[in-house]
Amino acid sequence: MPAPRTYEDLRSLIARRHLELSDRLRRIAEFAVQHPNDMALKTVAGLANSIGVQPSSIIRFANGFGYDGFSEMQQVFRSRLVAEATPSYRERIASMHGAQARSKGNGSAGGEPAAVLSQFVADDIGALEELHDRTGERELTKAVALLAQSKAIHLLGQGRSFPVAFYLHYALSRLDLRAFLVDSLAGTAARQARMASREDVVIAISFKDYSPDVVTAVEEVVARKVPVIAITDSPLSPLAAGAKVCFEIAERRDRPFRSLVAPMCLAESLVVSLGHSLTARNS
Amino acid sequence: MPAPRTYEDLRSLIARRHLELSDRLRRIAEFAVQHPNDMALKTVAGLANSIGVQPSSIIRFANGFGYDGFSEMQQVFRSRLVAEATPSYRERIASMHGAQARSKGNGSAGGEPAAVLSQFVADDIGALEELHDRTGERELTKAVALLAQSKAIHLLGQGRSFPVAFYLHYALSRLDLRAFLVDSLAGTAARQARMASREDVVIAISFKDYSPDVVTAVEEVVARKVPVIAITDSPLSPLAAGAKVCFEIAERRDRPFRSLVAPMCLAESLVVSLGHSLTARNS
DNA sequence: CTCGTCTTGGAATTATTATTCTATTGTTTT
DNA sequence: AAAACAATAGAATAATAATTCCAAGACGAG
Repeated sequence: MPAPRTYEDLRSLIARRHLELSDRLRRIAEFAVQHPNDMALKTVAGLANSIGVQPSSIIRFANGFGYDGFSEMQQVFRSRLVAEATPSYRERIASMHGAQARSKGNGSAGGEPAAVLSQFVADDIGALEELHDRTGERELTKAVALLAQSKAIHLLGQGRSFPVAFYLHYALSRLDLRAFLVDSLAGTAARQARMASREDVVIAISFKDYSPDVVTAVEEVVARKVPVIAITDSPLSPLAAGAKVCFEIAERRDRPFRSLVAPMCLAESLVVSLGHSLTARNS
Repeated sequence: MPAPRTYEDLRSLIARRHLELSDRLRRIAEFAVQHPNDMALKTVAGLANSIGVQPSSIIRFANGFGYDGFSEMQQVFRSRLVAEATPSYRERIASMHGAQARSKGNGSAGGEPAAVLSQFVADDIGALEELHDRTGERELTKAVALLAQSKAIHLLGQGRSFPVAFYLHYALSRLDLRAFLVDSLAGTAARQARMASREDVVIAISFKDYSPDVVTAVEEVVARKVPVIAITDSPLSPLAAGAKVCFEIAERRDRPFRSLVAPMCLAESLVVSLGHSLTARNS
């Protein structure tokens, strides 16, 4: 009988066998299902102390469930802590297109276009979930409040990020807000950004490697105390430094290709929230 | 200066000081904010290996932020893991999926910014799933083949769809393909589209109400037998009529607000598939 | 160019932690 | 009641991991 490799499996195996376990092992079993966090992080000695058994008993427990040693079993408890929010989507999608399975190994999408699409859909769903998890209400509320009371909104984004800036400009204009798109068409971004006053707001979007134009422009407006809302990929980003609000959109480590889906979704949400906030004020 | 005791504090301290850090320490700082899970669970040697620095540098990093040693700092990262595993976190995730279910009923997002974001995330996930389900392998393969053998690619999209067109232009250019963005800056779209020849491909993106400029331009190039790939919302769309390939991105009836997430995801998939196809051909 | 300062690499050392082993205890069987 | 068996405690040992230390390298200032 092979040792369980996932937390769920281990948990149910413990549940199934805990009756036939000896006294000490049962105490460990009960503790394990009740305090999986401790099982994941504490040392053998620490656990032995908490449970009230000898360290060797814990080793025997691990051996009893098929593991080479405690450390091996602990990995299973640790995997629970870092478990991806929803492997369900990935699996569901993988099962639909068999080609998907192949691409899992090398980390990059395989050759078939349908497999590529499956991969992107799955990754983008993951990115959206991460956006949801990691974006605090505080930032959203603050950003909307800033935007609502601003005299004008300047959109700053170049290269890959430009579509987001453009979208925001388009949508904000349709809300009858004064929105300016810094497109670097006529002159540099820095020069255009000089239009922004302290009563305005600048929304800057940039991911690494950060567009130097955008970074420079942000530094300039921050120096003039113009409020900045940053949409970027890390709190270490040069945009984050002087920003009043910083939205962080984590990129998935295993994917070389960066998706615009999450930033777009955030942009849409901001626009609609702002719309609600303005409507509420006018009524 | 006391060392931060919570993950949030540590993270913001790292963000604040990362500029003044030395080369190696900054690399560690970047890794730390990007891979907090690894920081929580791996060993010094393992991290050193992942980051590409010496173990001693990691100790110095911990000392630099006021900790007695690495282990003490690691506790802070671990505290974050157990915080996320608390029931409330899982409830938040569950509530999001609940929001998706609810949205089918009333269709409009609530007032709070966080609720709006949840709504958008849920709806966009739904849109991506629908994209995945409704997009056939045939269309994808045909589109990629068309693009691969084209002499040039013209991107056509205005208003809300322009970000998608721009993105495609940006990404295709980076593949060293001849990509032309019909931006209507100098002259009408129709005039610019006249550049397209029968050996080119036009990718037209438009959703209702269909931008007249784009519709006209598409009709013109179709009449000249230029192959068109349409990304639109209905097979009845004016873009679909003469298109060689038509990607249909369904609108959710009950949702007043249109999201760009699904078209963006499709665009990204097309670009990457095309990239693969070109690489395969060159080898 | 040279000195002084700060940073880094890497082996040596110390510490912590897991694991093993054996004596002991308790329990059941005859 | 004694023998056999199973389970456990606890010290001893092996392993893994963290930390220290010093030499070498990089960078600036004078």
